[in-house]
Amino acid sequence: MKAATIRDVAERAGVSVASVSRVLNGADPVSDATRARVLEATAALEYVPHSGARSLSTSRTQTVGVILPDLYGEFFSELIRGMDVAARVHGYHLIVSSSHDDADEASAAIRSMRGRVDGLIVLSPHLDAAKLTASLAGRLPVLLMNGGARDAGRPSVVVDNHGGAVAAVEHLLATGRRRIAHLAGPAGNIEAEARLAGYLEAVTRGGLTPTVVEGDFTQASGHRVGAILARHASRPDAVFAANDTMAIGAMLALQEAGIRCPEDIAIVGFDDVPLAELVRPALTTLRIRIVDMGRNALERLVRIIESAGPDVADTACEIVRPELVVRP
Amino acid sequence: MKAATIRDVAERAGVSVASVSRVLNGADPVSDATRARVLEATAALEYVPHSGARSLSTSRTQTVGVILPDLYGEFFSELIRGMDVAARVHGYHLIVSSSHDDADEASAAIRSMRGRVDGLIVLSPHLDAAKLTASLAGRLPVLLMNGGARDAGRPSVVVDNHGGAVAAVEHLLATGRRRIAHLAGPAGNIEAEARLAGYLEAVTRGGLTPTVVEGDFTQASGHRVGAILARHASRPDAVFAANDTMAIGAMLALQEAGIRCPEDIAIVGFDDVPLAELVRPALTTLRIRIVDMGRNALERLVRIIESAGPDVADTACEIVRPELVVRP
DNA sequence: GTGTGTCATGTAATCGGTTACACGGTTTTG
DNA sequence: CAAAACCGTGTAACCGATTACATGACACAC
Repeated sequence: MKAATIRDVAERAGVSVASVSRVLNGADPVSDATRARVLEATAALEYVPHSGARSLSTSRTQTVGVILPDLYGEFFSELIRGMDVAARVHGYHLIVSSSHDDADEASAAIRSMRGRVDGLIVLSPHLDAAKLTASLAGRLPVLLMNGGARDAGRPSVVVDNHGGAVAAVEHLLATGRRRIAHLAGPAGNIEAEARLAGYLEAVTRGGLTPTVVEGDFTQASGHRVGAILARHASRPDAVFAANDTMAIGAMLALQEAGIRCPEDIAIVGFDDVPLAELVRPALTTLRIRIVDMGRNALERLVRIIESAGPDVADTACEIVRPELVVRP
Repeated sequence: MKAATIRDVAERAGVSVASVSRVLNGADPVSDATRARVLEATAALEYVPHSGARSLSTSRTQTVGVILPDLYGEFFSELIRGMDVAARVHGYHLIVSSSHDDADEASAAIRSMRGRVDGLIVLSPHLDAAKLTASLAGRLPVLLMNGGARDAGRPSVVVDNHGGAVAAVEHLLATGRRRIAHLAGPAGNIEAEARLAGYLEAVTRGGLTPTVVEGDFTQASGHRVGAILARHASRPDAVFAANDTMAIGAMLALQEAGIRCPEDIAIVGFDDVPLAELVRPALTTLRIRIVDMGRNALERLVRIIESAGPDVADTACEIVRPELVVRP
């Protein structure tokens, strides 16, 4: 038995396909008797509209794509969670595609989604605006969240990484720390670089000499660097890590080496992932309300999609300012 | 300017739509000259096939849906990562839908995906097989991963939760522990219940009295229970937690209370999430190769989809046996 | 020269929805 | 009482791909 089509439903209900469509989509007026017959037939035949056919005639897919660099760590899964909830509320589906380490892979992913989504949310901290625009061509609504998108002329949501980093360093300075090291994210990552720049600026302004060690945003790299710092000749008295995941890795390594946190070394992270408040000592960090950010991003994209047309030319760059959370 | 269609490409290349389709889909023979002209036109017009139209004529969407109970913690994000990688390799897209706490929500999610995916992977540890099958009706290929699916007559992948729990307890017994408590998962969760049953069986067989405290799989609940155990009159000398996330929460709470792990209390988790080997002391746990499991599940579903038809009636229940990893 | 086969290509039917427009019937209005 | 407005419903065109079948060109064999 093949799947039921709208014509099968119409036949069983003794009405035309137009009426079936009207009942199922709500808009136009239908008599109660017709509605009841159609609903009965729909249920009896277990009819489900063919999304391809619908998308063909409405030129809408009710789907948005999300392009992620990766899915490691809690940050991205929290973000997707926020988007997923919002998507369901607005009647959209979410297609995710992750593990795009470089710009080429991300471009390929974007191309493969064109034609099957109504809009895209792109997080690709490696992708520069030019390259991106090239792979996007066409009028597919796109919301950028890749930190370097501030002036791409497209709607975007970016975190104030620079300001957050400055706040982190200033907090450490205010609590009397004088040898503040930075556990940086990977070179080439736009967000990591903004956090580094903020660190450098604040440290220099404070009259201190910067010390930078590079990590790659993973917990393992934080752990590695923590172990090195523990044995370091002139050990720092504070570490500002470019994200929580590395901060926690470093903290664990330092504690293993017998160094006390925060007495010997204070640590500050970035993101406020759920784990941050559960480790001991609880991690001081810059809070980004990740789930909210995901939800907002999706809702904004949906607004752009549904406003259909550049009449509401939304090209603003929304800046999310992280909030310093001092723990414990 | 509206998006280019296959007719626009055909016109620009001076060929028929059939030739364009043939060039783009590879199968049939085409002359080199035609191929070159079509490719030129495709590039010039930035043509992307309309997925809805294609899916209408091929009755394929090249998409699989994944229904998840939730997205908290590392387990599910790792699983999706594995599926995502495999999906890309096989030319499929992944639609995810999470946060389905109860059976009704999950059923609704399944219904909303019917018609827009070629197959489904359902992880829903609350859903009993009967209810599930009812909402699935129709011949949509479905792969179950909900722990209780062992005899649903549908293809499934389940973890040997019972066997894993027995192995955990036996390990603790072998290292001389005698008061072994179980930090259980939420009631009603099939996987949690299987782990509990395994614990009870092994403890009883070892001649000990069971102690069970209920958590809900979150780190916070593990932390809460850990704090209680620390103050407990007859404190256990070992805890087997139903997942790593709770195990780590409990360990942190115990350590805060000055209790040493593993000297005072040994802890064993379940899942082997990435964090498990990074906490101190590193967590002894039952390893499930989560990414591999996700990849395998997706590949198996794709095989079922592409075998098109019940000629290769795959209704086997693949059992994943977790492996005890003793750390440090 | 006719028949047969191969090959590249074009024509047109088809997939399953949505919706503009037409139509007949009832109610309101002048 | 005719005209206008309105309402529920049906008919059929349309969205953009794929693909079965038809076509025409050419080569080769008899």
